[in-house]
Amino acid sequence: MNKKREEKVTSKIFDSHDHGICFDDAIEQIENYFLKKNLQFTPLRRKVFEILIRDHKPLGAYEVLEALGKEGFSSSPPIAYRVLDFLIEHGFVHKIQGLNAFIACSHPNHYHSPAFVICRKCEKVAEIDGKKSGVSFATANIEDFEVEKTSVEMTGVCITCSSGAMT
Amino acid sequence: MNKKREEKVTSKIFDSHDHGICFDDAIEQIENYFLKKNLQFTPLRRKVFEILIRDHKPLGAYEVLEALGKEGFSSSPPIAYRVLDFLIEHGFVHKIQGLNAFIACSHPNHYHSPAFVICRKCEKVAEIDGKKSGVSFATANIEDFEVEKTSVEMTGVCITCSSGAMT
DNA sequence: GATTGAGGTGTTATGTTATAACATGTTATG
DNA sequence: CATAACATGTTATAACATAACACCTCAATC
Repeated sequence: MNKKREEKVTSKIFDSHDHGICFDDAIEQIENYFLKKNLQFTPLRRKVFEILIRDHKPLGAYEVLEALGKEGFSSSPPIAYRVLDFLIEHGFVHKIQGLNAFIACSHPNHYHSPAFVICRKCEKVAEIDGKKSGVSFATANIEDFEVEKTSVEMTGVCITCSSGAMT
Repeated sequence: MNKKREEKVTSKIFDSHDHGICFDDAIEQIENYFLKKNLQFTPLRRKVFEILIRDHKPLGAYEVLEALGKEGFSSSPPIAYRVLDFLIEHGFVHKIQGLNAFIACSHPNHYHSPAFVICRKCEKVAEIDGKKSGVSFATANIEDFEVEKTSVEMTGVCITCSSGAMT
């Protein structure tokens, strides 16, 4: 299925990137958004977002919680779930249903239909734009239903894991 | 549960159907499959499948379990999860991630990429063929990943719920 | 400057979903 | 019969999530 490349544009989804820039950008974007919307970017909210984006991989609520605990915040479950829900509501975090885990959004700042590609070996997750990849077609020929939210998750093996000798 | 309805365009996914026929067909198909594959269609497996298909709506594992208990089977969690996993493996049951629930497959007997349409008001769930509705496109321009499994779920409101006065 | 109300955080307790580990039963076959 | 493979049963616990309530801050209003 792979090997050839050239033609397609955004086809390599697991490309590495400069995460330092990614991190800084993301923080800046969320700050601006909160400012614009008159929302409080409290230390707790900032910390939760940082925890998620610094690793840039999905974390379970209890992992977030543990990290919070280590950094001086309360670590009782509702704390994490509340903040995560809040960040999800505003589009800065997504929930990966198949993993019961949460991940910082890779394309904030614009409405989109995210789709997730999950490597079951290295557990890396890439977020792709559902619209660009055709996922939103799914709604095209449904007449008797109004879609409000879609969840698209693809599980498999990334090229790094499949090209190595690993099984 | 539902009233009689006349219209039937393929794009209307929540159309009612003759569930008696649907039920019998499904049982026959699963029987044939098990026979062909030399698998045991045990009373427990049959019962779990019946429980799911007779209502034709998603049930939580513990709901299945409760039904099992009422019909003389053991009702400890592993029982339900094991049988559900088994039926999922063979394509007769799907898990709806967004509901932590399980539903009998509406299109068994052929490989397919299911997509689910979930009404958040009446909780009805329709299974559509992902390939037909364009969902499989999602994989088209990914080169560095091999997709093994996809999960597509759309949540919203069905026409019955949105046309009625209900909120 | 007290009162009030909204929003945010903290705590306890509990509910819900899922699995690990091990025991027993059943069946086909050498 | 022995045994191996599969199926079911049981206990205990892990992992994920929410309800209900307490308190604190801060800004708006009286």
